[in-house]
Order: sequence, then structure tokens, then C-alpha cells
Amino acid sequence: MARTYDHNAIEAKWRAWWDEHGTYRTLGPDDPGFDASRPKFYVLDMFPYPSGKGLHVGHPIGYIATDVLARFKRMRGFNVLHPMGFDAFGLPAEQFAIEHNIHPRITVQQNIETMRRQLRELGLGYDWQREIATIDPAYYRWTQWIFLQLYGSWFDPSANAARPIGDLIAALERGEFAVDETGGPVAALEREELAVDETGVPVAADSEGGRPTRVLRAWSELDEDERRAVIDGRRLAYLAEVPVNWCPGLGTVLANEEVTADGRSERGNFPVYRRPLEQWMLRITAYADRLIVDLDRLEWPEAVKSMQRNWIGRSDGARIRFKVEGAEQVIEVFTTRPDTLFGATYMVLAPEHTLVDVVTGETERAAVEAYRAQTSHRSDVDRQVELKEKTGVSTGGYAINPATGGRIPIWIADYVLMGYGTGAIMAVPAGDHRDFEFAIAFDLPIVPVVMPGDGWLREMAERAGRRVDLDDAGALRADYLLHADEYPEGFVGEGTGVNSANGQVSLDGWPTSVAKRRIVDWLEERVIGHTEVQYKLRDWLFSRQRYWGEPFPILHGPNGEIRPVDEDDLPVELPPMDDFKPRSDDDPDAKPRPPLSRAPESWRVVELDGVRYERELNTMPNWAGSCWYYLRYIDPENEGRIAAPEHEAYWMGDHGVDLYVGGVEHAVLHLLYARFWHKVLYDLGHVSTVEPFARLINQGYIQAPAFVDDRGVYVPADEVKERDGKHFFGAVEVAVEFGKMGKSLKNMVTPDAIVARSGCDTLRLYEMYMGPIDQSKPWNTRDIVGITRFLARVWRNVLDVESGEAIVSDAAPSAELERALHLTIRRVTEDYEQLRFNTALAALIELNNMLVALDSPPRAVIEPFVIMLAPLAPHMAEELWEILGHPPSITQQPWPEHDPAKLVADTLELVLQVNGKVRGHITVPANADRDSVEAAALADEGVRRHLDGAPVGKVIVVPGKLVNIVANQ
RNA sequence: GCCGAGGUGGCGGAACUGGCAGACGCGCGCGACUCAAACUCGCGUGGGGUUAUACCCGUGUGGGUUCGAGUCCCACCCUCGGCACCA
Repeated sequence: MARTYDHNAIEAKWRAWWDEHGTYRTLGPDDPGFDASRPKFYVLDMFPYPSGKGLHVGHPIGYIATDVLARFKRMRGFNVLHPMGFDAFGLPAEQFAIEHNIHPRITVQQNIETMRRQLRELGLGYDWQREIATIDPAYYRWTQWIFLQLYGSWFDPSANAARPIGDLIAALERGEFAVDETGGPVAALEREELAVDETGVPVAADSEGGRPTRVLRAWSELDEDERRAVIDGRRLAYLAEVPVNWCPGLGTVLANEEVTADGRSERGNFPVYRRPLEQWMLRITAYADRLIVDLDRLEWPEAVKSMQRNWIGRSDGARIRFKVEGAEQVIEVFTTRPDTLFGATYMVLAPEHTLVDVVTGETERAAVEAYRAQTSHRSDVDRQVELKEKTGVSTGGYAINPATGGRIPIWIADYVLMGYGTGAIMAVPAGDHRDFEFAIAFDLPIVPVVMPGDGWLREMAERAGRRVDLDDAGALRADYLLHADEYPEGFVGEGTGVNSANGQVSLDGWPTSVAKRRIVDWLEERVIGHTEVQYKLRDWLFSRQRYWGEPFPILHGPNGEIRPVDEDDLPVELPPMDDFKPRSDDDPDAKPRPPLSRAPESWRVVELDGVRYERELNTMPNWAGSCWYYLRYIDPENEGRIAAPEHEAYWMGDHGVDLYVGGVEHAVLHLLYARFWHKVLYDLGHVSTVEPFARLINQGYIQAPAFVDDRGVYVPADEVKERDGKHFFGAVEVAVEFGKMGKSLKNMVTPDAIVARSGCDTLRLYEMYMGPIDQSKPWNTRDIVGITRFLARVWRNVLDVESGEAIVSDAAPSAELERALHLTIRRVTEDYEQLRFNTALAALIELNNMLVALDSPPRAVIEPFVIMLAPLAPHMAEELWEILGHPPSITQQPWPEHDPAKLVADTLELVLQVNGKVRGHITVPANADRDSVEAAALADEGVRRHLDGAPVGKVIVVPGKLVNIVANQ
């Protein structure tokens, strides 16, 4: 019976078989049949959000890669956890529902079903019994539970970790330790009383010498509301009125991470406005340091690590206090270059700074008010356009430079941002480009205080005819230091201090690193400054005025008190509502109106202990569910906790998920948030690893040609015809561009179409063959035929298409073929291990090409070949395995091992070089010694011709590789 | 401007710790099969040069180290991605 390679029938057959036999079921530690002796491998895909109608061929490239690896690892004897689920809450899913005017509950279900079907048709071997969806109440019950953990904890800086909030309360009540102005507890203080300042922040009692005075009150003097304010101000989840990103177009506020650089929403591209609103915040800033430091232990792409470092934005510097002339107040600044303090010739306050009114003089008041009004109405976009031109006005006030004692003018300018540092700077025009531009624009003095490096300084000093010498401490002596006029534009980098001495401290001649230490020591002695670390990272804005998200497990009492929902009452289910749409608005001053405010009163109002509570009406952002989903796969049906500890410990092991594959677009969103939550859970003892994802790979984008007409509008790529090298859409000639495949460029190719025509194994192989997994590469449907031909040759190598019978022989393979097999096993194994699927497949193609020449390929080669092909082409491999006479399934077959003894050949071909250029080849016995190899090389005709009688100098013999003869000229 | 990744045939891409540049695939050329085409199979395919050898050039550019450089070092150019008045 004729038996051609019918991919559709074969793929359908094996998918059904796998389903029926539970081939991809993953057993956990307490399942019967679980083999605890095997090592674990947890390989995870970033789960998709079911927002659209389906996938294009760019989406599954990461899924295929992890699937190949999962199959490979399974055959290598690992217990493999390779799950899939759906990130179904949040803006993407909700926007899709709004656009189609169907309830998200319905569209999400439809989209999940479509995607599940598409994923199945790609032959992806997930354990669907572990599938999760973030919208499932049994799932988001635990999302809410984690929120309660955050609410119920505070960050203890002395432990550098989160602890239950009860610990803090107890300690405060016992008076065991105080809390400083940043919220951190300080060691028990004997003399100083525990007290709280006017903003409710507990502080240590004032010390002598210049620290700003505070109103101090003891903990015991506080009433209940005040105490609650203090405690709530320390929680990892807290309510605060802060300037937020309000997006009326989406009807919600957004996290910083969700706003683009030009001040628009990442979703939908609506304008975003800054305005103060009371919102739930998560104290991710407490973890800024650990989030940076622990990056070093992760095997992640450098790009992602540097994006996270950049986003967290650690700066080491100093805080310095400047006295304001004629006023009580001081201006505090943060600087990374305290060593340039002597060059601070003016100060700048952000226009919103609270001290602007204090320092502004009567004559300047009108101008200052006008400037403040002007900047407050300017959007971020406008400010960016004017980036290059510095603007600002003088306040008329003066401050005292603590190092020089000089009077320096105070200005306001919008190049100083209220949101970073203290909202005020000391301006050193000679040491900072921005200050320099500002000083030039407003004719402010420029005093150079740093010169480029020792070497430069010596050179200039010598040219000026001055003596150059080092003193005992290695500092250049002051008597030959250069004058400002020799380097009038200043110097921004690190170098050597100049013009920086006041009789008490001198930075002159010191390199920047030392100068920083010296000046900070001096400042600290006088209590006018100290070292400080600043971060760009802000706390995470966690409320959304949207319907389609997890409700907060929070109740608000009649007097504004907050009451967390009892753990046993979770989940707080999202109430069914037909009118789920957000109230969007064009008016930036419109009020947010959360859809849950229209929920029935029976949901909104809860009576407990005779008190009437209102539920929190905001919902969580879409990142909430994805912050911990990798933990739920481990034990998805556990009703008592997020995962049983023994399951969690087994699958997370000592470093977490072994491999995580997904798009680079989550570099500072999901990946940062998930690390933060994980660390909180770690601190509280709920997980056993410090980091969630040990290794990360970002799959590259698939690019495809896109076509634009002369109006600049993209036309559907699949309707464009090519004639004579030109492209036409109908009768219109269109231009070709190359870009990321997707809806916006109208250049999508769907996997369904490729699967129907060529088969899913072919698609899998092609996507893996295109190039390295982490590289973006162009899609080219035309190239698929190469894979089709390969699989057809494999098929014909195993069986006779006419009879349908296997044609393999039981004879031993030739020595050459056997050697090729073992080389291939080694290459393929290493390549799979390193996720180099393109070169693994190239090796398989090479071996197969050798087999094509044989009438009846040996079983001893074919069988390991089919096993090695199985991770890439599981359906065909199953079919061939059956034809070869084995019962299914090939997925459980042990992986072949290469035999190093079989790799050794009897003879070796060596390259002959003369002066490094290839001039011939010789074949020598593998065990030939150096002398005989050298003699054979010198006897070679090509070598002799090129030596041309010249005397032989050195002869380099690289064993097994080459002989290079160096001729003396 | 700063940070990160990367520049190799007509195209996608190979090349272990420095050791025959271009594996494998597409495309292309020639041939076989065919009435013909497609499929399939065989041979060839970096550029120059030669009937064919020989030989010369060649991994973004310019230097350097080395017996030998795509690979290491220095300087620069370009592309892609991220950040961007962060003090």
C-alpha cells in the first residue's frame, strides 16, 4: 500500500493519541508514579493575553523553542514542567472587548479557545491539566491574597527585607526601636525619645548642629488615627495621594512603566496628564537595591539587565544643605558630584518647589509666578521639544555656598524636576553640561573645579612652566595648579580637583574619587551634608479605574479606616456587570469614575461587626496576575495556599524557573514587578528562591516586508503582487519596507495557513531553522520548501513509499557512517542544550544527506536519527517510530549518547600553510608523530613551490589541524 | 548625548578555547527525468583571473598584536534596540 508523507493525517493522528494517553501530563512530588530521583527542569513561556483573534507566525517562535527543549530534556531524563496559561485580565483583553462591543467575559473565553486550538495545532506538548487563567476566581483569590501580604508587611531596612507589619507595631509599642525620617527603624536610642514629626513620620530626636528642627512627639502621645497613619505609611501596599498619570482617554490612571516617553499611554496612544489622585501604591522602591544587586546572579540578556538597572537608576552621591540668606530655611540638594561643591555658583529650584515662595523677592514675584504658571501648563511633550533651550527666572534670593561661604543666586528653571532628588540642585556650570548651558544663557559665573586627569594637568603645568611634583599623599601640590583661564569651559568628567580649598578642606590635586570622600567627610563633620543614594524608581501605582481586573480585597470604613478582607472570605469576586465600559473623557480635568462604582449595592456595601463598609472600587492592573503565575503552575489546584511547599521547593529548586522565554518588551514591566513580588514572598517565607527566573531569553521578532502606498498607508501584504521587481496593490505601485510582523503593518502570516499547506512539523522546523532564537529575522515563506524537501527525504530514507514498508537494514553501518552518526549525536546534543536549534537541524540535515545515498540505511543510524529529530518534528517522529516497529511513544525514548571512541578516525587531513597562507593538504595517520608530519609537510609540492628555496625558519604543528611553515626571507 | 546588541556571498545564516571563511538552507546556473512544465535527482555556485590550473582579492573602515585574526587590542563608521534635562 502506497504511503506518502501525509502530514495532515499524521499530525491529527498523533495529537489524538497524545491526548488520549496523557503523554504530556507532568507528575508532581505527591502524584503516584512520580520519580523523585530525576532532576527537574522548569521551562516557561510568557503566557499570552487573549486579546486578539489569534496568532501570527511570529508569536509561537518562543513557544516552539521551549517545546523543543522540553521534549529534549524529557528524553534526557528530566522531570519537565512546561505549562501554559492565559493572562486574561487587564487592558489588552478589555480594550478588545470594548472595540467589539461584547462583554470581556465572552470575548476572553472565545479568544482563549482560539489560542488553545492554535497552540495545540503547533504540536506544543503542554500539560493542559495545569492550565491557568488569571480571571479564574480560584486563581485571583491568590492574587488578592498576595496583595494582603503586601498590605500586611513593611520593609525593615535593618534586615533589608519585608516583615509582618505586626512586628513594627509591637516594636513601636515596646519602644524598642525608633523610625527615622525615611521610614527605617534605627537602633534603640537611649537618650532620644521616640517621636513623630508634623507629617506623622516617626523620627529620632533632633541632634545638634544644623539638622532641620521637627515637631517631636512620643508614640504614646499619638491618638489612634495618628498611629494608624504612621503604620499605614510603612506598609508595602498603601494608599497615597500622589501625582499620577491620568489618562482620560482610557478612563484610568497608569503606572510610569505604561507611559511612553512622549507622555502618551502605551496602550491606545492617548494623552496622559499628571495630576494628584489618591491611589493604591506598592512600595517597590524599598527593594530598589536588591533588585539591582540580584541582577548579577541572573543569566539574563545584558540588554534586559541594563534596562532594569537604568530604570531603577541608582545614583550614589551626597545630600548637602545650603542656608538661605535672610531666612530660617535651608535648601537641600542631591548631587553625585559633591567634589564640585566649590564650583557651585548658583542654585536652581524646580518651579513647584515649596521654598520658591520663601526665597522669592518682591520685585521678582510677578516674573516667578508667570514662569511657574507657564511651566505647569506645559505638557511633557512640549518640554521635550524645547529640551535644548534652557529657560528660567531668578528668584532674587541668595543661598550660601557652605564650602566657599559665597553668596550664590537662587533661580527656578524647569530643567530641574520636582520628582527627582530634592527638587533642587546646586549648579556647577563647569562640571555639568546642563548647568553650563544655563549659565551661558543667563550669564552666570563659571568656576572650573575639576581638570581632566593627572596626565593632562601635568602636561598643562609643564607647558605653563610650572613645577610638577607629587606630595606624599599622591596629590598634586597646590602651588602649580592651573588657573581657570587655562580651561575656561570647565570639565565634566572625573579628573583632578582645582580651585577647591577653603582653609579647612582642600580638594586641589585630588582625583575625583578621593575628593568626593574628603568633601563628604568635611560636610558630615559639620552636619551640613552626608552620603546618600538616590533611585529613579518610583513606587508602583497599583490602582486602575477599570472593570476587567482583580478587585482589591479592601473595605473602607465610615471614618476612612481601611479594613482588609479576611483571608477566609477570599476571593472577592468581580461582580457581573453589563455596563462594564470605562467613562473616557477628552477633558483632562475629568474625574475618574471606576466602573465598579456602578456595581449593585449588594456587592459594594458590606456589613461587618455592625459597621457598614464600602468596597474598594478600583481594580488591580493587568500586571498583578502575571506577577506570580509561574508559582501557580506548580500546584494549580491547591485550595489552601499558592502552592504546597514541597511542590514549590521541588520545581523552583535552588534558583527558580530554569528557563524563561518571552519578548523583550517586558524588560521593565512584568519582569521587574514579578521579581519584586517574588522577593516579598521570599522575605515572608512563602517561596524558597531569591529570584523567580534564573535564565531568560528574549526571542527575536519576525520581520516581514510591508507595503506602503504613496499616501503612506499600509496595504495588506498578502494582496500585493510582484511584477518585474515592482510591487502592486491592485493597479497602484507600492513601496516595500521591512518591519516587525503585526497588525499595524498589515503583513501578518498566520500559522494556520502554513500548517494547512505544509504541516506543523514543517513550520516548527522552519521557525527553528531561520537563525538564532534571540535574533530578529525576516520571514520568507519561499524558504519553507527547503524544510519540506528535507522531511520528504527523511521519510523516503525510512520507508518505501510504494509498499509502505520500512527499508532499513540490520547490517552494521560503515565505519565512516558510524563516525558521522556519533559526531552528529554530539553536535545535536550540545546544540539543543544551548538552544541552537538552527545548527542542530543543520547537523541532522547533513547526516540525512549521507543516508540518501544508501539504498537501505542501517537501523543503527536511522533510529537515533529519528529520536534526535523528535523534539523538532514530534508528529513525524512518532509515525516513523511506529513504522520502524516500535510501540509509541517516541517522546519517552532515552536520548542517544555519543561514544568518544567512535569519533576517532584512522587518518587525518592536515592543512599546510606557508607563512600563514594555505598552500596544500596532506593526509597522515592519526597517530603520526611530529617529525613525520613535519617531514611530510616539507615534502609537499605546493609547500616546496611557495618556499621557493627560501630557508625554513620555524615550523608550527598544531596536532590534528595544520602545519604552518615560516620561511625566512 | 548615554547604555546595550550587532555589521560575514544575491538572501537567512555557519565557523569549538585564534588554525582550510562561507556549514546547512533558499535562490540562481547547467544537466538528467518529462511531449512540456511542476516534482524529484545529479553537478556547480564569494569576487577577479584562467580553456583548465596557477595566482590575486575578500568577514563595516583604518591601524596593531601573532607563525597565523571573522575571532584578540586601539581608534573610527554604520545599523538596530533602550534611556534621555535623573543633578
